[in-house]
Amino acid sequence: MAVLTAAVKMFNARGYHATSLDDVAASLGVSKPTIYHYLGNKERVLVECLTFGMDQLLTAAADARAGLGRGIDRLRAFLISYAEVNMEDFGRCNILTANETLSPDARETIRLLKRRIHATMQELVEEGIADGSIAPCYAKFAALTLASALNGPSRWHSPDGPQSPPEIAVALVNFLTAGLAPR
Amino acid sequence: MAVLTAAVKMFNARGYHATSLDDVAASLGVSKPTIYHYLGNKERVLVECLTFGMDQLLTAAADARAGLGRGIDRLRAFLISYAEVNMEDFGRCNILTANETLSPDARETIRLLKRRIHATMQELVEEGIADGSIAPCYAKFAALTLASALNGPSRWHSPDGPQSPPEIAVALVNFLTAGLAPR
DNA sequence: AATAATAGCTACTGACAAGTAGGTATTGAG
DNA sequence: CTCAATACCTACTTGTCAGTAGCTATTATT
Repeated sequence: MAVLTAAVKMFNARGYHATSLDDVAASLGVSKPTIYHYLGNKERVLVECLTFGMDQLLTAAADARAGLGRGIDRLRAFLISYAEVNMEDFGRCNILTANETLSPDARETIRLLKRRIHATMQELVEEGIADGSIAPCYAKFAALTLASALNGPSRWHSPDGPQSPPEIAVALVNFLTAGLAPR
Repeated sequence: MAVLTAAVKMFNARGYHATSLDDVAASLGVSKPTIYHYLGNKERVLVECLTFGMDQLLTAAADARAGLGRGIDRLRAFLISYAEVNMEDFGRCNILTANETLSPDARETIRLLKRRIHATMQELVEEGIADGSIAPCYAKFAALTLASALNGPSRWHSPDGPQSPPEIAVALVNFLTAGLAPR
């Protein structure tokens, strides 16, 4: 839906609260009631954007789970997709939207989706530890830390910068794989 | 100032936009004009909270720069302090406040402070690479990634959880030092 | 041609919260 | 005792949106 792509760009650029649906409507050359006609209320617009982004991550998670290779390889594939999605509009929206923005209901819906992503990441870490391709560690913290690290580019990456999203994603994942200490 | 500690808690819990100064005033048993008397406007309240948090980080940065030891040791000390500050009220506020929240002026002020923190982190990485205590890497990305990873707990850590902030900070920094790959 | 559904509009209402006007009580200095 | 500064109040005004009422075109169906 065109409304969503217009809305998500404005939410990301100016923030949800600073974006009125009048603005979104105007950028599409329609009027606000038209948006209400399709989507009912403002939060719904945001929730659609968020779930669209989460769906991209869930697809990447399913691909990684279904893939072949050692745990570290499947995890890396997922982490790279995760970072890439988070540099696109709908993925960024998930990172930039603070959860107090949402009503309790919507917050819970999104929280469950995020939990599924996190669970996949944690499982992949555990599988890697089990097959020896990942160093033993507390998988829950590891997954949380990896996700946080890969959320960063949503905030600082600019699409006109010198490095492309895939380059950045690979560089970050390499860094996280190797760690700071020399070998 | 008591206003700031009350305000920062509400900003963190409910978000800046969802917190009215009437609410903050009521929680202190005073009236809204009292806050205006001292701080002029709502954004000023937020900016004071943010700069207070940044000052804690700048102090930690100065300590780390002045410290002894190899690059990795000074960096680790800074990262641990950084993570700890970000689990406290004023530090969290810096992480939770999206920058479109601020007016262009205030945004620039805060951006410069953040840049100083980031520059210190990057310098410490470079010094570690130079003295061989840190594996060669692109220091800018490394610093960005470390900071993002250590911003995570601001979002998920709960003060009544089983692990204390220092424990979490050390665990995350250990993980980032070692990386995923086995040695 | 008549009906109904779809998609869109203009012009409102209502709530909420930022910020202000203009006052009062208390304290300290001369 | 007076003046002025400080700290605080109640009661506004004002702007901005979210959301709604109720109208009008434009298809699609029978």
